[in-house]
Amino acid sequence: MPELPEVETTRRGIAPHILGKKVSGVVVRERSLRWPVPSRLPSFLKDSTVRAVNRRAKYLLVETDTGTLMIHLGMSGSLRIVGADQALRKHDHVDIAFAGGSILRYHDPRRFGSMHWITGDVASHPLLCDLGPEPLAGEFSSDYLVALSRKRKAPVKTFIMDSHVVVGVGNIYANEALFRAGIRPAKEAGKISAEKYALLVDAIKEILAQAIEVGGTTLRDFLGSDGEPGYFKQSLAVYGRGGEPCITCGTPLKEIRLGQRSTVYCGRCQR
DNA sequence: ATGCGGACCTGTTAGC
DNA sequence: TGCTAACAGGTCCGCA
Repeated sequence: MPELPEVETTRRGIAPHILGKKVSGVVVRERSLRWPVPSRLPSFLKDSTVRAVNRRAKYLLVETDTGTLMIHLGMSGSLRIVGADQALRKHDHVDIAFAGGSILRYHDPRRFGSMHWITGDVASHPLLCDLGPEPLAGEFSSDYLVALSRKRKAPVKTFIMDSHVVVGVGNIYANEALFRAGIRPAKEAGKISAEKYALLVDAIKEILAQAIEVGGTTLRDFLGSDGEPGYFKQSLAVYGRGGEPCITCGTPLKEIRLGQRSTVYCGRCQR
């Protein structure tokens, strides 16, 4: 589920329920996520108090007074706030219980997600220190993309999905942003004009910001049984629509694979 | 340095 | 209807 808007929605959904709360206990039922969950995580977290819930790229950073829990949701992870009486589902791998009775429950069928415990400087963690800028930050600009892309031969879609270039642009939004900007996904990153990159940057920012807003409408659901963020409802112009007519010109959308990811575009509107 | 393919997993869907 | 294969929203790593 999680692209950046879903991670941000999750952050906003869980933050009010855990800020200022003290951890009363941690249960790890399945350690083998993408990287092993630290075996001492329960002792690290026990009795520490949540001071902030931040996000860097698609990592959630639960900052406590003794260290930071870094969570990635991978392809299929989700976090929900549940009561102590909430029945366990399959793939509920980790519970973090707080004084007062609420539980932050991590669920992840494919186990591509991860949990790390960080003490010291969070930004210098190996998984964070080489990341590109946040897409919604001012430093992510057409000037930046132009400068970085010269001499790059990779397809522009692959380029903007590279977390060293910019974080948080997953497969769905890469497809959608390239459609909005009128850029063919397979075109060499280094051959895209500054004008086109300006359109692309605007498209990425707009789409992500919109998706976060839409996700925001489902925040209340984080307390209930339905933790599904709302991006499915969002109208997608190309993703998942291969062979169907382009919403602009009616031409059937093409579907190809780039870097083993499904890529959909309009051969007429995107050049 | 860059770019590509493989790897990690389970659940759902498409196709025979 | 039932079995099998292909595919799915991420991203790190190793190799060319």
